[in-house]
Amino acid sequence: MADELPVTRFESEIVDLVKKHDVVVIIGETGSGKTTQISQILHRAHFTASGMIAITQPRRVAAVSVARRVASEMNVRLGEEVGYSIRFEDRTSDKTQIKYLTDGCLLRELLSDSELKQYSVIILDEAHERSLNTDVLLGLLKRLAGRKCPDLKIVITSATLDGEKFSSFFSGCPVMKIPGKLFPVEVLYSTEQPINYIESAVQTALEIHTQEGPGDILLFLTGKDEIDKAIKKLEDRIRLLEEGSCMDAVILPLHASLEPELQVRVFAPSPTTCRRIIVATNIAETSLTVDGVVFVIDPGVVKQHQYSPATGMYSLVVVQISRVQATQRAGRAGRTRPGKCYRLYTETMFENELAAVTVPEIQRSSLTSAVLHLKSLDLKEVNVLEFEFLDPPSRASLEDALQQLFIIDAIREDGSITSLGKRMAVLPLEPSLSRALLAAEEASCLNEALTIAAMLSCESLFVANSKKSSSNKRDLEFKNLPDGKGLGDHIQLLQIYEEWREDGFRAEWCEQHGVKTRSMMFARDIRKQLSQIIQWESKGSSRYKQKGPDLVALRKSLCIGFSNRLAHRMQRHNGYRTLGTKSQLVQVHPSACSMEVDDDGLLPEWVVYNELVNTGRPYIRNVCAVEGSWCQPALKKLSSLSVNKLGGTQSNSGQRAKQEEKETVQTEKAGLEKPSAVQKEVVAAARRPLFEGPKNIAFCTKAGDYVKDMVCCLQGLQSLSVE
DNA sequence: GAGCACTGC
Repeated sequence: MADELPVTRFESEIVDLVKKHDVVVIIGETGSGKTTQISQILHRAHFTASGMIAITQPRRVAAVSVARRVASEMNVRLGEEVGYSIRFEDRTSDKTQIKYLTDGCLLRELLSDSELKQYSVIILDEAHERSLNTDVLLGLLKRLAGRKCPDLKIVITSATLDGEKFSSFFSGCPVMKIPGKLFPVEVLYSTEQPINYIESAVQTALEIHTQEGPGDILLFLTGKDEIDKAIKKLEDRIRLLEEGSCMDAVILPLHASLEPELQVRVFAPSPTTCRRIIVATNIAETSLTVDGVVFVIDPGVVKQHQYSPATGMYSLVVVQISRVQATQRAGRAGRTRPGKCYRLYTETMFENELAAVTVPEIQRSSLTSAVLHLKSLDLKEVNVLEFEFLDPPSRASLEDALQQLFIIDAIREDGSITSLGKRMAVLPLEPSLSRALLAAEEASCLNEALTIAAMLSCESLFVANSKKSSSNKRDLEFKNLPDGKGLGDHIQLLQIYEEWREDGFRAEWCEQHGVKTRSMMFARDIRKQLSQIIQWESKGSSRYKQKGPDLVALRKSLCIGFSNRLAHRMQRHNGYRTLGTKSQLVQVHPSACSMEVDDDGLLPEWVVYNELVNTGRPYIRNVCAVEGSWCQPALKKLSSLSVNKLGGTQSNSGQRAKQEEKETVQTEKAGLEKPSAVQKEVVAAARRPLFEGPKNIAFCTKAGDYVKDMVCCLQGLQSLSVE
């Protein structure tokens, strides 16, 4: 079977190239067999004599399934000659020669073995996906290649024709191209830009269903909401079709937040008697492959997470896909036989308006973790601001990361890493959370803080209610859950975990309480891993309280991680350009001080709320973001004050923003150039004299876009007034 | 009444 793969025809060429060069780029289209074969080819050429071959994958499932396949092709037991290593699971042994691992795992290994001495070859697979981890690895491997580690060979594999870019990054290394095994896909463009792409997509699906021959349909949308909406439309209209006029249809949703049992339905063999219409998010673009798809409908949009170093916040925005993504989507129609791809945009738009490639993740993310990682590697002669990235992030983004790290005591003013920073880098957590753990260790409440950190690391704890009518039922379920004693979300998370633990970690407990079993199990694994790491690091000297948790100490510890970040924001908004010390912050902002050192150990959101209640006006100056359950009362209180014209009630403005987003989704870009209706109102309100003294407002997150809008606007105002 | 793409340590 392996002989049929295109890559095997190039065996001797690949071996020659890798022997002659330190770095080789291999471009292999889908179906070329590069992921399973290149490791075996290099193994046969005895590269494993001097060390293991590592192949990185962006995803866990891929690392596991590919390792399994290679082991069976080589007729060895998994975990012996061929193994894999992912978080929570290391299936390698002394015998292992070929090791598949996630890119994040290899990055972790670099922390303890900075020259990767145990490997002879590193293969960075799927480099075109440009995950944050892959990009950091690319930069680090460039430093290792050649001079520093003369025996280490590096192979970069990618699916797009972006070989020249990789090659010039690695000082002109050779590029080899291997053909793929995709069937031709006919691409059809819209003649005009649809006003509503969901409606247009549903129409197209119906036309295919009633007019085309057999073959499943894959429709890309941006999120769960849209998917549910489209499915309802499709179901309604297919029901209206005349009985027997066409084949039956099964409509299936596919997105990451779907219960695994429902996700599996998409991978069951396609029934011959009816057509499947799969309505999916981007998950079907790379992560999951659905067999049997012959028709792809591509509205050309995707929901993207992007970080703004100016506001220090992430937003989810709907953006146009790139031409690379469009090609990838089309390719999904040609895996089993020739297919068709319907693009719901014009050819002119494809040529002229779509970006050639997707903005790499490294330019859309907070770099705090990545920079801390680089700092902890102790690379001499390296200034992070000048670190060589394939696509360098903006200077603002790097400076933001450095400032955040300084604020949480991870680096000094000269940029060197502190001993605290070194310990934080080893923890697989967002640095501010690592900082909170170390503070908790100091305050003898590590046990509880570990639980909170683990609970914060798993997404969507609560079971989603599918129907609106069940919301009452959901409320009942929530009544059985701890409420955090009015001390905030973090304490509530701790209490939930504690109750589950006391109950013996049972799945039934989760089901009874409306909590996702999978998330709780995940939290348990993370907690175990964190506690192992932090105790190795502190050489087993961590202290535990024998009695119940000291909640005040615990919340204070969390503040050291989180509220410093808050103070940092305020500092920046007050126009401090240089890195300040904490005593300066105290002068800038009394609340920043009280948040950090207050004996009550109050959480920031509580501080905000308290100030509102006690003083009747926000004492907090300038913009800041507050996380937690107190944001709702705080927001209400604030809107009952003089700020009540801030775009009406929260839900109204939210709806308005949504509506506007719908209308302008194809063209509107995020940012300040085109303020939304909400933004305009906020700007107007902020211009009205509210309080004496500097014009300033404190705000709370968890109210989503609304607050982001405000922060963006006030940012804009601030810079105006500076001029 | 939040949460809302996808990964990963």
